[in-house]
Amino acid sequence: MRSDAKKNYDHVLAVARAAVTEGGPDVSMRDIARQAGVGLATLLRHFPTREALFEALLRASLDRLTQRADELEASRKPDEALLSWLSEWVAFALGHRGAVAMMATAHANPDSALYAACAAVHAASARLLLRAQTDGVARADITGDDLFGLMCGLGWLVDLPPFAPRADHLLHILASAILIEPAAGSGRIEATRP
Amino acid sequence: MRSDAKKNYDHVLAVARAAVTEGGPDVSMRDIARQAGVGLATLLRHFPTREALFEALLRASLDRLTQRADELEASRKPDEALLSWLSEWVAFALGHRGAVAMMATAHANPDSALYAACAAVHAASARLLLRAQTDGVARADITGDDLFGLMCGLGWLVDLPPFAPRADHLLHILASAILIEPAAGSGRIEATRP
DNA sequence: ACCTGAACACCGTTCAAGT
DNA sequence: ACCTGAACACCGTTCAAGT
Repeated sequence: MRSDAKKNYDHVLAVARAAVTEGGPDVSMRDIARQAGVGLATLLRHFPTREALFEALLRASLDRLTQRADELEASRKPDEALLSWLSEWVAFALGHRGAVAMMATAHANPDSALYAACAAVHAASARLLLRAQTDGVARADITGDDLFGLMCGLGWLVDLPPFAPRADHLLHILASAILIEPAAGSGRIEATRP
Repeated sequence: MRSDAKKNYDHVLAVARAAVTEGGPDVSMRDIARQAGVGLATLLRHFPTREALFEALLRASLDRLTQRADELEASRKPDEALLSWLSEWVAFALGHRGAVAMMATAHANPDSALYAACAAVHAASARLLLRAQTDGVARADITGDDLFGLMCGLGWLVDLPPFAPRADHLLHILASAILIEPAAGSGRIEATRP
């Protein structure tokens, strides 16, 4: 990319971020182009779809998020790590309106610009889940897909203003479905032997 | 309403149902009007918004759904009733693409045509939840709003094709967060006495 | 009463033409 | 290489004019 184009790109992206923050995830591409003082066709050449634009807007946050999964895995007990991971996810959802809904639809579509990011979040979730399951502190009958789905459902929900205040509580309710309460079998009794 | 207008209304509604089933919840109102052989302005006079159209399309199903809550309350044990209610809700979500998402946004907006329907589902949910809580088989720290929210999150999720096949399993995972497992305290031991 | 065509202000897509 | 205006086919809203 030429340096003047790069500068243009950065400017457009900054304006887009402000426009999305201000007007919500459905601001028209035309509006963004207008606010950036650039032709609509130019905006669409940089970001052919809304998803491509969001991918660029979310990249840094998503990188930080998935990196956080590594840190949690290295520094925390399996159950604590998984719980904190869910908490980080909810914080991400609350901080980026519309992002979760977009990711939920993108995760099954390899052509989406957000596909790779979804796969990374999915993989991180599955890894933390498997670790907790191996340790016996998470339900064994939940798959990585299930967890990713539940995370999307929760993230989408708390994205709705009426439910945002209950985000933390709803997160703990969901966590209680995934994590096995220590009270139930802390003595490591084999559950169902015939 | 004049009888010819009534006939027109019914015809438009039938065509709209087919169009939504065929083309998804975002079919253009123009398309529906075209398929019904009626002016766009006429369609919009009957249904000023997409929500008004959906309210008419969903009314029978929603009535059946909330009525089902009464039946469950009368015929089943509190925990079974609540679990079955969640199951009915998921079936509703799977049967009416886009409905849950619309209801989730409508439930906090008294001006929405779907507001009353949302309130009815919310009330039914809260009633079944309270009954289960009183009986000690549901977590006490969940509110009716929480339950309605979780139901919306789950309903929205299973509306996405990749997650639909796991609907029943996801439902049971969520239920395990709400219902108290009999194994944990079937002997009615007071949980935390200092 | 009930319906409608048409004008309106929008949207994202596409491409030939400019620098 | 990079940008752009303009044409295009769409959308929902609105209203004066028809039966």
